Amino acid sequence: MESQDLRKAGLKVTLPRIKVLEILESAQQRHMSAEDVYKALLEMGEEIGLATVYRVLTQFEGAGLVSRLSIEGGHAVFELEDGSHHDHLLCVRCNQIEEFIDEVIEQRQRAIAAEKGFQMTDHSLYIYGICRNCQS
Amino acid sequence: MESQDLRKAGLKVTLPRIKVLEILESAQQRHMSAEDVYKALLEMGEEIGLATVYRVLTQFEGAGLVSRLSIEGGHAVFELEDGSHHDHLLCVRCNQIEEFIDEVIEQRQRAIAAEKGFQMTDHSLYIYGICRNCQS
DNA sequence: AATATAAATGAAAACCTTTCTCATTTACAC
DNA sequence: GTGTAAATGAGAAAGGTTTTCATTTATATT
Ligand SMILES: [Mn+2]
Ligand SMILES: [Mn+2]
Ligand SMILES: [Zn+2]
Ligand SMILES: [Zn+2]
Repeated sequence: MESQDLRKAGLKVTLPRIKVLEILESAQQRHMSAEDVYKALLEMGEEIGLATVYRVLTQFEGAGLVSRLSIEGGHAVFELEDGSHHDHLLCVRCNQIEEFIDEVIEQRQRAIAAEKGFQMTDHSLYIYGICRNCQS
Repeated sequence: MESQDLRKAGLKVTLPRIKVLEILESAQQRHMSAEDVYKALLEMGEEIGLATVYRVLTQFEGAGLVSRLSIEGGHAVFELEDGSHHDHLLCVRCNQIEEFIDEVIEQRQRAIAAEKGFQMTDHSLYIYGICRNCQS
């Protein structure tokens, strides 16, 4: 039940928050922009403002319910947080997004930050390319 | 001579292009936003419009003279292209940028793209953190 | 050196995603 | 049920970047 997730996250249980969570949980695409979520809500018959969608997604991010990807050039993309850190491959033709985890890379990043005297707070890695389907 | 670089890149030799190239070559900071370049031009006494700075930087990118970093949340940053690919560490406090190259990461990225059937066209890796100076 | 012409420029408007403002509505503790 | 703080919707605003369009400039040609 979404209400429980919201309460657990310290957020008041409101219709926009329930519906946005529903969308994220049931959507065919795991990675969605605020606009995507907004459109899905409209199709669902829910008249929730885009500003509210942004607000809710940002709150969800703060509460650890979703994470935000900052993709090159474009808009932000959100996905349900499942606790497992991973990075992304993006198809530049069809915008499909795939996920991967690579411990070697994770470890090298930590080593590089340490080497340079940086206290690492975050990192972002995107591999851009043409997915199998889109290779003519 | 900047004129030669421009001609070689197939660009007409104009004052804005020469001056922007001069700025990039002589600036104390290797990574500059369009706004940074614009301000440097003003200090130099050159009244070149911000729109032109953006246009010129984008053309330079197309010509392979500069590369563009798309940093999280903020504005784009440009740097002279020197042929050597590298990635970046960014201080979230002072915005200082450091560079690094890691062949292990590069190779893992290629392997992951291959594994997923992606024809890799590009990749971007940013490590965010607090630099040595900024650690209280 | 003067001319023609396509390209480049400056200023301002437009763009696009995201955030903010503020009046109104809602959730929830009492 | 009531009261109050929090959340919402609509639209304005923000901020970086791009576009538009009239004017200027670089360069090929005479
Ligand atoms: Mn993901
Ligand atoms: Mn660099
Ligand atoms: Zn594809
Ligand atoms: Zn710093």
